Amino acid sequence: MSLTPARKFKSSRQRDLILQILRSTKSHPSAAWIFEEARKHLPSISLGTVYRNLAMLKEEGRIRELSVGKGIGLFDGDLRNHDHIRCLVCGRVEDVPPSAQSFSYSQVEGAVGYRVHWHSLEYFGVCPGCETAAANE
Amino acid sequence: MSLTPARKFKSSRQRDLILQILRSTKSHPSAAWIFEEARKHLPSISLGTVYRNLAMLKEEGRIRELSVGKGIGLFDGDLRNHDHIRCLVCGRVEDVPPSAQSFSYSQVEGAVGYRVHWHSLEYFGVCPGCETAAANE
DNA sequence: CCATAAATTAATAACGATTATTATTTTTGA
DNA sequence: TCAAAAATAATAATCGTTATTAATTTATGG
Repeated sequence: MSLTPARKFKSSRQRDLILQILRSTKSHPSAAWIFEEARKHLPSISLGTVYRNLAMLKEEGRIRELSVGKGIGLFDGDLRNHDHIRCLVCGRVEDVPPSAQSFSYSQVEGAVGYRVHWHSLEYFGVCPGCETAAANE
Repeated sequence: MSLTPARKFKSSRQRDLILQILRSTKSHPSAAWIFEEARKHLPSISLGTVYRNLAMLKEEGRIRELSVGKGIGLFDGDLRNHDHIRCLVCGRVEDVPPSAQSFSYSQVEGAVGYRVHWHSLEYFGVCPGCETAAANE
């Protein structure tokens, strides 16, 4: 998954906390949200530290960053194979069970000449709450 | 594809030019690149105008914005169904013929309760050029 | 256990992409 | 042709993220 050889990081209280926060939510939080959560336990933590540690955790493969949409970065502590869906109205992101179909990387490799490492499948739609809200307008 | 009723836009030389530029390239350019191209024909055009018109064209469904990665916005004048692959080394984005498999929206709708409008499938890998460069290190 | 070197931190400045503002110009249609 | 509405260029402002730096924390080897 990583293209560069693994670096070894010195552990820190801050990084442990960030990982714990990410693992304890089913949501897909932004750096800002994680920062707010982290301050509750470590009031002196700074936002830059959150960003830096998220990048490190990602590099280690202990978390993932969503590739949904082009907006702000969202992170995911769940490493199990799954897809995502984003609500076009409120922006909420939720997990989708992985599609049953197998993606033929070799077929794509044949078509475009790239070596394929992974893929990302995302759905866009309207969540139940926003659907209801739209109906009651 | 759009959730709000269609707005009617007043036409403009600038918007026509931007659409023409997007349709005449197979690449997936950024607003900044389109801006540079546009100045060649309309030296007084401003970057804000490019951004605004890209948003309008997108709203009209005449262009698409890629959902690949979280970085800068990339646009696509090709409305035909296709997927994308991004090079993890150089960032280049290329078209991939659409996967043969049919995605079961109703299955996803059943699983998460959303109404699904569309999906996006992206591959990540290493392009031939970067693969060769890595081999010669 | 202590000393040293190296990595990490908090604070904050800087950055880059995008959006908002506003006075002026262009387009539309009666 | 004329007035109203929308689009433009120029530029300021915003926002998410990254870079800088002096101080602190962590790893380790004696």
